[in-house]
Amino acid sequence: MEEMARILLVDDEDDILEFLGYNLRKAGFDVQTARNGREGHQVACQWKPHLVILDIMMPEVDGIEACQLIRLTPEIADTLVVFLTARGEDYSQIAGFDAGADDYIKKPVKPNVLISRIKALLRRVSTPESSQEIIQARDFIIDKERYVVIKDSQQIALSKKEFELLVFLTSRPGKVFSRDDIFANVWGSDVVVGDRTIDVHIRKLREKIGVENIKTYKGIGYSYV
Amino acid sequence: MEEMARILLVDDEDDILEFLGYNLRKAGFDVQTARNGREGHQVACQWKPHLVILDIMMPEVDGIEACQLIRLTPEIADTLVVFLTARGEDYSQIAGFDAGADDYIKKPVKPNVLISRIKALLRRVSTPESSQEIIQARDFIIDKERYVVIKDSQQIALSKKEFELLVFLTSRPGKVFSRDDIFANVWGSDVVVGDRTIDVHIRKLREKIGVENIKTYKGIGYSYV
DNA sequence: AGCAAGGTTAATTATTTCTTAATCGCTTAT
DNA sequence: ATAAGCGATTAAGAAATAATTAACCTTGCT
Repeated sequence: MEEMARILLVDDEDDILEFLGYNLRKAGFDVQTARNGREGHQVACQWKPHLVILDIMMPEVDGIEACQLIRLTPEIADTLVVFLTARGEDYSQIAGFDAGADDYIKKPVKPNVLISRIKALLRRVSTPESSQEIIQARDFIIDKERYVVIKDSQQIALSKKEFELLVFLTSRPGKVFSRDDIFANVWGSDVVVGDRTIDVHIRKLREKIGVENIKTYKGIGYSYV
Repeated sequence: MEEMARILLVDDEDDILEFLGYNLRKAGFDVQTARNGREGHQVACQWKPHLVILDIMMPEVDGIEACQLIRLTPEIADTLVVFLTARGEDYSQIAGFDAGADDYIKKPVKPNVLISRIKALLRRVSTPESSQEIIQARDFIIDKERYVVIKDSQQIALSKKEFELLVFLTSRPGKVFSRDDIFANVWGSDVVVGDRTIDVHIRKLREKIGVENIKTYKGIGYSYV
């Protein structure tokens, strides 16, 4: 299953939010919205979108400032940024690229144009490392090829299930995965095993990689911290 | 058992009507047909299909006009519309989306392609707000994905019920929810718990996110400010 | 066949969260 | 001023859920 790209749409006009949001979702993107630059930056920090669409003209914190904010926040500094510019805002092109934009699109926006530009941008970034065999988590290196995890330059041997479980949990650090999520992705939808099975694997994993790395949310699920 | 989706198929060629009709029915859809745009619109008003498949080229009223008709009729304006376009009708893509199409499919149509596209469309509509994973309240970010609330860039850990309660209250800031509303939405209609239970949860919530954010309306209910 | 490793289950214990009940305090109507 | 009504608070018990442990299956390998 391929993860769909997350796109954060930041504009102060509801019409545009709705219109573009609808079309982007229809194109298969996971869309989140915000109404000004500050909100946008906050959500971006939290949600880690692959791409942010910023209207230039916005109250409070405008698009260019928002872009600068993003570039100054290490965790999300390399997020793709696309500017939306009103007709005639010529300066925006220059200022936008100065601020670190990856593309800019003139209003009125045609959905299919927007979408193809976005896809092009995403493609450009995602191609080189599509066969991600080595994953870097906070203080691990996860080597899918060798089924090995390295922590503090120490190799940790994991069994298959333990390894897959870790890979899954680290796929989105912080996200809380329900037991169902875990079953569906680590075991497969057709397999039926008891609830305790996950507990036991979680326990073994914790034993090997350190308890503090996996957090329990009672009644909800587990997350990799 | 889930209600099967109603699909209205509009085309002037009997072959296609029969071929697609057969395949759609086999896929479990409830299918009705019409032979031109006018008929299609009439049947749509009457039968309220979930989705309409429109051939672009038709006598009398063509597909694009039919789509516009549908969009102009309030009762069925949000029906999903899929266009069928002959090979080489390139303009149809643009014109179709302008007319408010949700998807378009090129002829010759492969049944399995058509069906998977249709299912994708229907699925998207039936999951209204599942993708809204991050909620912005006045000074919070509520992250459903991580079951975490952030206030002043501080993470606040909430239990399951507390979290659900907060999500519910913030779903409409300012609105006063009665205890019944709250029970129905946070607990579920079948669960029976005492009145004090809500008080206690409200109290805990206030303790964590700040008393000032939840206001009591004696005899009426609570609201998120 | 016998062994080892990984995976699963079941039984027990531990922990957290939810609910209840008892009591207190504030507001309002008589 | 007083009682009635309603919510707040508190602590304790119940229920839900997870952690732990050990035993039990498989499977693959020698």
